Amino acid sequence: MYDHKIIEKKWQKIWQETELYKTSNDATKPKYYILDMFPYPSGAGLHVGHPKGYIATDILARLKMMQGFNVLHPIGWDAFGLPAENYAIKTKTHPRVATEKNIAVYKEQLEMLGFTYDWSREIDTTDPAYYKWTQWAFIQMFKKGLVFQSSEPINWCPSCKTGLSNEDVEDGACERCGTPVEQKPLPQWVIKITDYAQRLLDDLEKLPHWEDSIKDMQRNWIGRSEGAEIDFKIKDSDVTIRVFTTRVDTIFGCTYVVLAPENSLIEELKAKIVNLAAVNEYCESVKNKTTLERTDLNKDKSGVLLQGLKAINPFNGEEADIFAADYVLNSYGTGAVMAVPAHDERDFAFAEKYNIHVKTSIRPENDGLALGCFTEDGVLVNSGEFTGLKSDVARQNMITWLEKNNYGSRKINFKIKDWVFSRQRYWGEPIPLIHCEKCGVVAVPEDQLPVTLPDVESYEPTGNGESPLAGIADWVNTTCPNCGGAGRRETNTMPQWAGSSWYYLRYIDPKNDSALVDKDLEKYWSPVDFYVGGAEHATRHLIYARFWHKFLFDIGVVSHDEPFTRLQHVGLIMGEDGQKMSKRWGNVINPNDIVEQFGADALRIYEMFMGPFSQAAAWNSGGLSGTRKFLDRIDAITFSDRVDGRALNGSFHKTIKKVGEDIADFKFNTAISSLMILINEIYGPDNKGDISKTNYILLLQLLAPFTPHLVEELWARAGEANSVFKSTWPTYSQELLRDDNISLAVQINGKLRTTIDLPTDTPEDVAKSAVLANEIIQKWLEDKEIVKIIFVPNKLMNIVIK
RNA sequence: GCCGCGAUGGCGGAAUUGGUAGACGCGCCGGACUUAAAAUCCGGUGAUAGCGAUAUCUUGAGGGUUCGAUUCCCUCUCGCGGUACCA
Repeated sequence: MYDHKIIEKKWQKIWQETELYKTSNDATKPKYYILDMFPYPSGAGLHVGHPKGYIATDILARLKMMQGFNVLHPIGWDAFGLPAENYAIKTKTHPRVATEKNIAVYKEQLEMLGFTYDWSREIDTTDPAYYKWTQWAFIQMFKKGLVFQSSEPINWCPSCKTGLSNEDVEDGACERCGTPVEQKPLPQWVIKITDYAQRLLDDLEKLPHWEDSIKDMQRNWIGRSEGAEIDFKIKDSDVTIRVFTTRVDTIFGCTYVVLAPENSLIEELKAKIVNLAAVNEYCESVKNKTTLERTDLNKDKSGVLLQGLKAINPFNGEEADIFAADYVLNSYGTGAVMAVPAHDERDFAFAEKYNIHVKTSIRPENDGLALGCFTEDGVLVNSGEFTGLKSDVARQNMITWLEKNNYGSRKINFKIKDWVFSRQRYWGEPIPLIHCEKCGVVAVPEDQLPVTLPDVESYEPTGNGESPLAGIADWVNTTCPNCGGAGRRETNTMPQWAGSSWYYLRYIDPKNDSALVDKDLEKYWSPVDFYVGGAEHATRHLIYARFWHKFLFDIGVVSHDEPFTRLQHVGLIMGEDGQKMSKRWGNVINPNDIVEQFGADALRIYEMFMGPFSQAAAWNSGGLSGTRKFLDRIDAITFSDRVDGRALNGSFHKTIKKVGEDIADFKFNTAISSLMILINEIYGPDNKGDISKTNYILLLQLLAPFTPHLVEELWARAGEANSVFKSTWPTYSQELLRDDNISLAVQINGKLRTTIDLPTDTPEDVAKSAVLANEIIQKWLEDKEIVKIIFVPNKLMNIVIK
């Protein structure tokens, strides 16, 4: 039993003193940039699940260092956000104070695990020297016309008292606190991420080393759909209703048209609406529903007929009723749809309730008319000149017809919405804009950045749509940089995602005060080679960061249009009870306790051995004692001037190959398993725990990425002067990978009957006579006819008999 | 509903991508050491039958392709993640 407490502290101190992990910008070496998603330092500290990804990247970083790469493996803090602010409200302390305290705790916990972080590159999104460049990037977007002001209704969390982006809403509720969101009209700043929707979608193709599941999530979130916009004229009026549909081919089955209750056309048409009072009442009632109530699929569809109005189908001139109904969303497409109950389930349900005519215009391709609602592609019927065409052909022809007759055009829509970028909260980056009565909205000049967050008396959100900053007169009132007249600062702050959208660039050049990142350094280090983090960021952080990066690429700040070459997601570590670790369940395990009892190396090995890296796994203290036993067995191995046998040398070289490949593939569980097999062999009857010095050195190198503290100690005891991480990762010899003998599996009709030991590469005819001479096989062949024999060299022989 | 992933011993999981299923670890059983226990070491451990060699069955269920399927194809069940009146 080695004393992990002494060894681990000792080596952490030496690493720090010798600056072993300080990353130089030495461009003569090939670079390798390994990135962890940086943590939000919360008051609770780290639990045992948090470091899983950091351990993995640390192992990879150590391997790459030993393989001669210049490795960048930095860490920092994503420290703006609600928890620190809510804590500030409760305790009347500045969020800065709480944040600094939390960072100190996190830092200590991370250092305890012996990571290769270069702390001289540490960043903090709440540091004015950092958010100066978050603001700078925002201003560039503003100047390029990517930022606009809107007062459209947005998602509003009544508990956090702030507006939210679409990405911040989960199941109709605030992602942070779970309160159902409301729709509230609010002046706000919005970034036109939709301008980049097509590129964000297309460029996923350039990312072969991203997991497919995450790319698919992004595709769904971006939600591209191809269709057409079509104008329905309103009878006896100049007004037209423009609808969006992906199914023009069904338009001869359109029997009514629906407007979203918020659609401004209703206001425009009110003079002609006979039952205006009822319509107004319906639209008001919808406004008061939460998103959750509105989007509940199980609820009955509701709506109201706009009496006195008829829409005219441009294809056949038929008149259709017009409804306002909340199953149509104002925020997608044109906020109006043509309803085809025969071929759309939602329209069908609505038509049934309101007794609307169902008119079939599509039949299944190989069948007669379908009953009820048929939503697939088929062949057009009752469709005038288009009757008989298949759906896909019809769509093309009908769009051409629309364009020729000026009734509409081809149109592509995206589900992704523009990024609502203002928050009515305190603890975020101030939006660097100034409102001037004469000049309108003016960007703060770049030489005046950062616009620092002022101290306030009360952090409490006002709830009236204004940020707490609005109350600080001497901060708000300023001069217009354009005309020198009176100006007012924008008082909203940026969302938590702002600072994390580009932080990986800052690690490259963390202290630069004159640029976001130095061009040459960016060229050397970018893009990130390997990015590891939670899958929950697939559609938030990773979309925002890709967008932000593409923008920086467009304005020449970065040299690649995608930031992350390879992405790997971490599987959660659950509590011993299988539940997510949480104070609520009382199943949280603190890494400090584990490090105290078993050591950081044991924790590192255990978390990597638990199972496949990207898969969730439950904590198990039994497994932990097993990995510690493994370390003690390593510690007890001795070396002498003996000469190891060919078998053991072969095992070593197989393990060199396996461990190197598995780390690169993030298959740590099998890498560790192969190391355990090697250790078992070292303790086997041939070696009894004593090996040659050459192999002992090899063994330590193979283990070094996983258990750096113990290995450094053994390495020094073996007489090596420099750190093991200054040594070169071993290469394997093809010659030694080859076994002298193999065991040939012998099957009868595909079933294993025996195995025969043969020299490697025994030719088929020799193997055949050996197999046929075998007693067991002869028994099986008695009175049987051999139909054929299949031979796989060095693997198996299958005899097919009748 | 749609998209994606998964299901292998008592448990976590492995299987070179169609070639000896169950590596490695945990747990359990037996033994050694010990006055005793812990630790450590040695042996065993998918199920059924048999003293045994061995045989039969076995990778969520059912079918198919193949000399051979955990792996490929079809149908289904369950679980996890994402997303959703997106027209």
